[in-house]
Amino acid sequence: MDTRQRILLAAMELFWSKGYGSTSVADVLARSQANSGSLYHVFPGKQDLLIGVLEAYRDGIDQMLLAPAWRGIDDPIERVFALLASYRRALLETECVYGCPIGSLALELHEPDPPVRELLAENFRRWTAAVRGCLEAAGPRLPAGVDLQGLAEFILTAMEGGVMQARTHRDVAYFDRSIAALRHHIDLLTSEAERAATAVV
Amino acid sequence: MDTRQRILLAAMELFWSKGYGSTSVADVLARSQANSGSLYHVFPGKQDLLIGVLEAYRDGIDQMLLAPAWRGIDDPIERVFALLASYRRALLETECVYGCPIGSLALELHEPDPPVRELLAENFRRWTAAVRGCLEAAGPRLPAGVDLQGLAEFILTAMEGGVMQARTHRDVAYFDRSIAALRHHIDLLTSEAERAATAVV
DNA sequence: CAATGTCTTGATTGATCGTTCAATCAGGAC
DNA sequence: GTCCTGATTGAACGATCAATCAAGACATTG
Repeated sequence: MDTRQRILLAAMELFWSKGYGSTSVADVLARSQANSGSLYHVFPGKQDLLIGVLEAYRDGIDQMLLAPAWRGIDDPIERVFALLASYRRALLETECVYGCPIGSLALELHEPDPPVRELLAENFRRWTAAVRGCLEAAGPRLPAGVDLQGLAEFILTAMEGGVMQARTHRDVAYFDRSIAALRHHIDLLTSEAERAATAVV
Repeated sequence: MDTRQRILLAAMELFWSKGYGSTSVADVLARSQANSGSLYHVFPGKQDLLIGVLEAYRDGIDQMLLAPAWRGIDDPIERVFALLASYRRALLETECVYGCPIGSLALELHEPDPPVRELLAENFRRWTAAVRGCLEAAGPRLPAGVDLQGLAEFILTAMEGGVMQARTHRDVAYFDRSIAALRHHIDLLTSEAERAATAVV
């Protein structure tokens, strides 16, 4: 593994666990076993490190996030909840201190430079696009006329809000209740579509 | 206004707009027109400033947040959405850079000291307790057997997730769609309760 | 072998961070 | 008039921050 990769990986882990502002360049150097000169040879500055991390998340969403979450799951709606379950796993494995790295950075950085903000937005866009793909694949199981883009964003909302409360209370039950409410909502939608279908036939 | 209040107010504004880590004690001193000695005479350290701010939010939720949002609104369910509308107002007035101060701090501080974390949790608890009060006041308009606590937490989830996305995209439409989806969910619940009521009668 | 460009080293820089503290001041108690 | 208390002042401290740079190691060429 080359130096750039080592540094990037260390930065991903540290930004995830401590946030951007609380991670010093010295922290990244220590974890990646690099020297400051090497780091600044590859990344012009600390912010470029953040940009590299956000690009890595953006480019790795399929392989790193979706593929493992969807392994063995074909039903499109269950894929949505399988994706949410992977966040639950991260919460469990870290005793509710790690959440969604993008969400944490999005709220930590209040006035980020345009390239950073755009990358945060792009990460959210790709996430909701993947979920929206599931919703479209569900086809007639959802009522016609439902705003699928809005629903996909609402699923992101449910995840981020649930993660936030679970982390704050250090209790995964808050996440679970948020997802349960979302499940209830989607159940109401699917049974509405079902009623509409049988009424026509 | 005494020195402590001036410093506390300055810290509230700065923590809201820049976050905790990015706000230096020097920033607070400049905005509150105080000297460092005065600040450290009243607050033992920077973290005690944060604790003071979180206590102020906790103690001011009724007067500062709920009372203005609910002025002239009696319907308990509309009170929920009036509360959410007050967050929309804050987004609009700041071009989507300011969100929920508690939510931002909750995600910025990854491993806060226990008293800080407990105050963040307490703020969330009081918020959801107020919303839950509305839901209980709605009485039979919601189906029997609905988890009112879970629903109140889900409303916080919808607000925080919507604020997060609106801030990231710098577009209040993301907040609006999140609230629209929540409204849809609650509409489904109320009409379900209605159907159940007429079926019995 | 020599030359050239790329990458690495780690001490060092100046700025900024949170915090300290001796000195000063106003106002009441005795 | 003397003493005490609590609030205020602002210069100064050591630590840490992101970033720099001259020097050397290394690899790739002609």
